[in-house]
Amino acid sequence: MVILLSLFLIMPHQSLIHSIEQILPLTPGQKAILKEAFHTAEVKKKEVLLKEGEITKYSYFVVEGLLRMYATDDNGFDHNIQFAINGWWMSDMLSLLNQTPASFNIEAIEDSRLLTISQPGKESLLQTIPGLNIYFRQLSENALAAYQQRFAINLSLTAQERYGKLCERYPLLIQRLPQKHIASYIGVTPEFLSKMLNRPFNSK
Amino acid sequence: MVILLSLFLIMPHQSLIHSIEQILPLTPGQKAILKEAFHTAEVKKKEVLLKEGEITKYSYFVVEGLLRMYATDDNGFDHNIQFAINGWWMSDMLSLLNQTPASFNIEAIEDSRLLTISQPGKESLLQTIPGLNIYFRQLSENALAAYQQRFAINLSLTAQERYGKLCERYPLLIQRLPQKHIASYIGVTPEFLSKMLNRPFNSK
DNA sequence: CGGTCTCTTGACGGAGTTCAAAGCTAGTGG
DNA sequence: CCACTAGCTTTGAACTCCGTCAAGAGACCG
Repeated sequence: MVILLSLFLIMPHQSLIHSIEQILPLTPGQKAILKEAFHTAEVKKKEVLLKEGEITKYSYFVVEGLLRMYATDDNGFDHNIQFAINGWWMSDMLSLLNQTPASFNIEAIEDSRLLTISQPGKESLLQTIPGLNIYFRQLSENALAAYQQRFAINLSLTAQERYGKLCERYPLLIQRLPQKHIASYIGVTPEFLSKMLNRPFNSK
Repeated sequence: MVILLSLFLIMPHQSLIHSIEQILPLTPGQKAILKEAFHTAEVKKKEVLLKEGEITKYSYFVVEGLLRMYATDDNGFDHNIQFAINGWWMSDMLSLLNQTPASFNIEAIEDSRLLTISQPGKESLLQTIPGLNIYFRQLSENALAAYQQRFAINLSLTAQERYGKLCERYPLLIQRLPQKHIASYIGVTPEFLSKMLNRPFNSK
């Protein structure tokens, strides 16, 4: 794992190729095409990749680091929709697919190393390597499964239980997130999360 | 539209083929394969298609009617995750993909006419007609976009505003749903939704 | 009709919010 | 390496949205 990670630092595309090869084999020629289709990007902490209202140009694949996507409400408060760490994809799907103004912002929580591809770039890539439809299909299906589960959790459970589930499912992620971002993700205020975690007889 | 619907009543597969052909053309041979791969099913109101704990066998495509998928909490209360009307797909994705026990129930709200396909059936269909990967990829991507939007709504807005958004987006669906199912979908109790809708100076 | 399911209405309670202030931590520049 | 600032976390008190429980009124079947 450590060897793999250090390899990605030198050749970031390896991270993506590794992710794809979990699902379908790639020929050397296809790998070369992939390396051309994706551009690398390095972003600093707090750097903004997408602003609400812009048309989404790129899909982002996280090689290393941590991103968040969030909506801003009428009172100026953030609501985290999703996080993305190593090996995860991130995009405002509605804006990307329909080329409409984004309803979300995407921001780096840590210094991050990314691969980016434009929507036209992705479409022509899918024509060149049709097998990638399988990869992206499975990617979306898995994401869909996760969203369904998260909806069930958000509708059924209390804030305390939602926090517990999040710790269970993504223990490593929790450690890297400031508390206020966890609060926003599970749908409570930072103040309430703080009280919740510090209250006596806290079962979790 | 009326002509199309009555056609589907006689030949339910046409509904699915119509849905697929929005995205990619099909040869007569491929249409024949599709007709064999999917089985028709008719279910009565209140009939249960999937019970929590079972391994999901089928994906469902709604030709006509109305389904709901819901989770049941520890206190025995339902929480609607999703509805599906004509032309929509429905499945517990996690259970389907991993062949693990379902966390959701699927039930018909109205008498419905469905097409069903098993997971192995779907996989072999995708091998026979690889172009269908494009259809299912786009299907999942669109569903993902909708889930992201819904999460933003649920995290940012009050019950009143969530109800408003739902009416805006799916006005036809609202009319066919009992109020208690709308309440469960937007994450409030039926009692509260009733009070909300009947309170004076109600802007919506 | 008669029973079951759905919607309504009210009083009360509690989970989570708001606002404000103070302590703490971490990054930043001199 | 220390001082300063800005942002994060904590804590408290008042408040609100929404849930719970309970009882009654419709509405929809058989």
